[in-house]
Amino acid sequence: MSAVTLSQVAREAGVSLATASRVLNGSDRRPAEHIAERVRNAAETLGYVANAQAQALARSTTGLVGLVVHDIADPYFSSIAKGVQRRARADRRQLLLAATDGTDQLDAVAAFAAHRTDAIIMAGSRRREIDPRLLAELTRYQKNGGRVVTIGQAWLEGAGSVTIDNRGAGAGLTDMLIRAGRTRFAFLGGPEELASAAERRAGFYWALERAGLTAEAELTEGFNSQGGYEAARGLLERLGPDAVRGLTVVVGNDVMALGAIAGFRHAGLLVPDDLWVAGFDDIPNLRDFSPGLTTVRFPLEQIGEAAADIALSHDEVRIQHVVGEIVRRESA
Amino acid sequence: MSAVTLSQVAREAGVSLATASRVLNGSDRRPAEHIAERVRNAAETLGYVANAQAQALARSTTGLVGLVVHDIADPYFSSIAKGVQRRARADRRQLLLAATDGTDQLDAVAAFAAHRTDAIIMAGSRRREIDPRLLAELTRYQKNGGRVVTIGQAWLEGAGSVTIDNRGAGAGLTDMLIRAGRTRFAFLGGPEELASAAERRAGFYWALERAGLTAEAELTEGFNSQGGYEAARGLLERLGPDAVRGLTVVVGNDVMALGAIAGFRHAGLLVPDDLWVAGFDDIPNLRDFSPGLTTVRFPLEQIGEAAADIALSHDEVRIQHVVGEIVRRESA
DNA sequence: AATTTGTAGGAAAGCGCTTTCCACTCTAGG
DNA sequence: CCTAGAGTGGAAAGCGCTTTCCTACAAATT
Repeated sequence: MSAVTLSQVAREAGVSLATASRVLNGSDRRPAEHIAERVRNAAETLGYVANAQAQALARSTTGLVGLVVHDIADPYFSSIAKGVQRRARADRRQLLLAATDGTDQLDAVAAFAAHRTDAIIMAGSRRREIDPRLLAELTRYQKNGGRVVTIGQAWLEGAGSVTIDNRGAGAGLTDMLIRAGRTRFAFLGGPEELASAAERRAGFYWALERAGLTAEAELTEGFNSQGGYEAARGLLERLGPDAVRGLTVVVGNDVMALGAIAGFRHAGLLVPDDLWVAGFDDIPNLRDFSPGLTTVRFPLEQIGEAAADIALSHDEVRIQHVVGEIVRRESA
Repeated sequence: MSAVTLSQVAREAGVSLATASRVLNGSDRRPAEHIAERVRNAAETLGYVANAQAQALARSTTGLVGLVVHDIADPYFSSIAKGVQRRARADRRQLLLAATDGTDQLDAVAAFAAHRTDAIIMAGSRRREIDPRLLAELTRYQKNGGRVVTIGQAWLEGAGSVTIDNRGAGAGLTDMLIRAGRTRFAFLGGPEELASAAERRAGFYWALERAGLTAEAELTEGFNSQGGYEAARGLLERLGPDAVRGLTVVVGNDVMALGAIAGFRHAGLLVPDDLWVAGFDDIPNLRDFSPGLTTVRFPLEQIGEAAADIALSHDEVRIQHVVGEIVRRESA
């Protein structure tokens, strides 16, 4: 990547580097109009494109925002990413994206730190026990003036956060189902290391217990469509089709719930006729599904925007709490 | 963002800047082991994190790859993004993401050029008539040594490309449906400015014509779920429910097709009992849908990977062609 | 007319690295 | 024993900008 430099522009315009910089790349000092125009013309003719790397070095700020997600193809994360992106663009920031599959968050954060992103947004639900090296890396990053925002839980000291009321959602959803007269429950969840998975599950059990009920089964699989499918098949295998009939199955998230419904369907069980299923998140593509999935809505894009907003604001670090809203559809 | 610098590390280790650089940031010259270790220890103690901006400036290469999409929350694009990301990470490149809503691709490209990304991948289907300023910007970018890869069609001179056989897919799918005995067709498409939308439509008509058939209706709406829904309602309004019954509706892409099916369902028409519907892409969340959507599969993640591969390879610019594979499910 | 202000553009230092030379030591060959 | 050659670490010149001073000059003040 070679390109026209600012000093070439300055020479062409017959002015100094300083003046050219002031004209082209924003400064509180505005050179006289007839000079400014000469510079602008020169830049135009030569096809000048400012070098953001050099600017970053000189200004010691990059205008970059880093976003760490598990899986960008998962609608949960891509919706958040959309929100983050929108907010970032409003501030003319660029988005550095890392999809980690949950494993190498550390690498991603290190790379972002190296690129001196102004902020890092961690959207992946944290694992139950956070990798101490991750923690150290992020802490160092913060010490150097970087801002970090976590989505889901506020698990990092000094970081901003958009916290999601997973426990309340689990409890609220379950409660609603109980009040709807359901008594026989099962839970299909994601890996316990994922805090969000664990919290939704905890809320589920809390509501059940309060009502004096117990779950007839619980299965844990991957937090994705495939996992939901397998969990459904596993449930059928464990309890048998007859016991599954009449059950209300709460599933850790929508993607998984959709997979589960498919699993039940392939086994000949229909939702909601044979059993009820409910999920979490209200991912955008839900509206096309039939049966409509009963779920707890979290405004994903807005959550992304809020996270970016905290990341980019110059005020104190904020923590914003998001409570889900139960959306009742046909599936339950 | 302030942080420990290389010269601090060098001083701490009692060596020169040059040596410290050679030890820490990869060079063909490897200083003696006992020196190297001193440097590594110093870096460790001080918590050194290389400044990628400064490295980029000195090396005149950034290790950044830019990806431009319309809408990152659309499974089509997020799947591609996933592939690109995976390939980029394998090369330890970072991904700069821009979601443009199709409007300000120019801004995105300019920003990428400013950040001196090593390559730019344009995943948004190009508009029918390309903005000449976009063309100019990309051409300049290429002239400066940047590599660009387009996904969909090869619409830029000198750029690599992963071309998608949209026309063939449209024709092949329609052909298959005709051979299945269907005779009454309609087309629900996306905006004609989108090349992929236009090409799929062209393929559809070509196959129809060859069979001596004509379409009973065609509607154009947004290339998303909402658009599909509205197109379906529009079709019903235009032809009336009775005429829609027995129709085979080919829809511009899966997302839109899903929306259309929902639209028909809300009007009391069931797929495939009342009418058939088919789409394009085979987006990942399709497997959970019922009825299973008949579609033309394009391996989205692989397309993303291939694009990144072309972008990062040092060989000549490649153009890779992808042909869809018809996937027949219940919906048609 | 003499002085102070205010404003303009320019010189140059510096941001944190990489890399080219350069001076030097050590080994091997004559 | 001397010298060419191979390899080492270090000095310093950039990479392309921003920004702090500095100087020059015009306008405003007495």
